[in-house]
Amino acid sequence: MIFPNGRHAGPPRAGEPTGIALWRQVADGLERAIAAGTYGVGTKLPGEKDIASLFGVNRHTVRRALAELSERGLVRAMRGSGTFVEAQRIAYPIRPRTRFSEIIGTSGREAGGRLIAKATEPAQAEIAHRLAVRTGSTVVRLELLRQADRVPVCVATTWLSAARFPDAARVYAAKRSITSVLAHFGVADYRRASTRVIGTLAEAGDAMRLALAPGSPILLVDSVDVDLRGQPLLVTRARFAAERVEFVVES
Amino acid sequence: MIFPNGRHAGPPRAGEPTGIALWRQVADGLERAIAAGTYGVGTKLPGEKDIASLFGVNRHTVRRALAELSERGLVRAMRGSGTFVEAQRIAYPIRPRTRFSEIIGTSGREAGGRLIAKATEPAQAEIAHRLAVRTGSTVVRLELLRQADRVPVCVATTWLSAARFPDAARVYAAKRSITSVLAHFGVADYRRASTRVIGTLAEAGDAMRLALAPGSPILLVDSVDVDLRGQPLLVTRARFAAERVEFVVES
DNA sequence: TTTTATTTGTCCGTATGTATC
DNA sequence: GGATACATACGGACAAATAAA
Repeated sequence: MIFPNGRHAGPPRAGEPTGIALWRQVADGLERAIAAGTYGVGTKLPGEKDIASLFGVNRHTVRRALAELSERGLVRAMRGSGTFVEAQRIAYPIRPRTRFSEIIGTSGREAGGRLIAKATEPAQAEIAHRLAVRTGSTVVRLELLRQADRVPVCVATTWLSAARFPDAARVYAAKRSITSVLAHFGVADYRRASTRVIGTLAEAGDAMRLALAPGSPILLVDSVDVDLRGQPLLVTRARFAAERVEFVVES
Repeated sequence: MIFPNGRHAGPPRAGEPTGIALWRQVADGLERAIAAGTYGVGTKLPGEKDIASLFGVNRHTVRRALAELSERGLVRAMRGSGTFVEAQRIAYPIRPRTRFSEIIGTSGREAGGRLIAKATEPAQAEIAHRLAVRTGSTVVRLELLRQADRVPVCVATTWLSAARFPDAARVYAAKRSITSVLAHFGVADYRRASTRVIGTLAEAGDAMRLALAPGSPILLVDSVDVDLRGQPLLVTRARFAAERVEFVVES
């Protein structure tokens, strides 16, 4: 049956038959609109039926398009509430020179950090092994909350040898940068030796500090930084809010 | 006050005062037992009160130890049921030579794969850009379910240029390996150019295919593989079951 | 289907040693 | 020294989920 406007109920138009699936065209259109700033971060997209009439397609087509964008993390649909534009993830390159402040800074954001705990303790077997010190020897543990533009990005637990870096906690409190702490103890440069990434769900404490809903996914990153002779300096276990970062490895 | 057994309510013993927290000693003990195979993968640990009497400590101390192991992913506690030993994550190195079958094989597992969908379609803008072809030009899309020891590890969507690799789907169905498909078209070798990892929650379809509970975290990996001259060959979007892999980057 | 026992999760409390200000 | 906060350790009680009878 032909409708008054000349269209029939069957397959769609969307301008011309380009050979590209309609829902893809809708998804691309929405993506461009988001990229162009028509819909800002955190704002609500128009309702599905509004988008449908905007593009002249069926609501199911819009749903398929939104599902695509949702899977790619661009938007998040909340039942009964609407579909919202997600914040863009911070691109976090993993390479020999991996410094939180530098990475956040080059992404055009302001890096921040807060020391939420510090301790001097005997090294547990696994930490000691990765730090290349004897099990039970004294290490300094720093618990940091790191932020980009005041938004918490990760909670990181860092261990250093207390013999090589005595008072590291106090120095960090003053300098507010791991790199500065190492420099203070005469380490001019260092590099990332290994990085291990696993995905899991946030613990209650981390979720709270990262301002995440319970059950939110996190990226748990275990890393070892070494000096230029290959001697381990730092062992870190960081919990990143998964929705706020993307790790990038270039070969 | 001193109890009949000579202990008082205050600080602990656990053999001797080693200076290491009791709960840590319990955690280490359990970890060693798991590593030694006393408790195999998937089996249930003794109940908390049993472990407590085994180590001669309070149940709360055991709970603190189990929380540590749980946070590290070694065990998973299920209320009303017990605490179970988790399967070790497959170490998945990300480097220039990144081949699924090779990685699974060297981990001592048997790699498997199943083609769950194939299509020939015009390239979407983003895919085209990464594949260095014109938007709208024809590409082959392969949807693969990849397994290690019959356990699903990831669902991967791979795009190839249809001009360069015509009939890629049919060839894959016969060879059952991406590397073989490329070899069939004269590509002797290729390497991983870039890898992007984000963490999110599984979509319903992926969760089902990966045999994951709804709401399980996944690692979404976007990658580009290029030939030795740097020409893009494959663009892949893979969804890994987060609980089954750990990505490793060595510098 | 209902009941019962088991097991983990979450509170309450008490007490002690240590680090910090 | 004193005051305070915190981590550790223990004891008990009950809730909630699960599994078996």
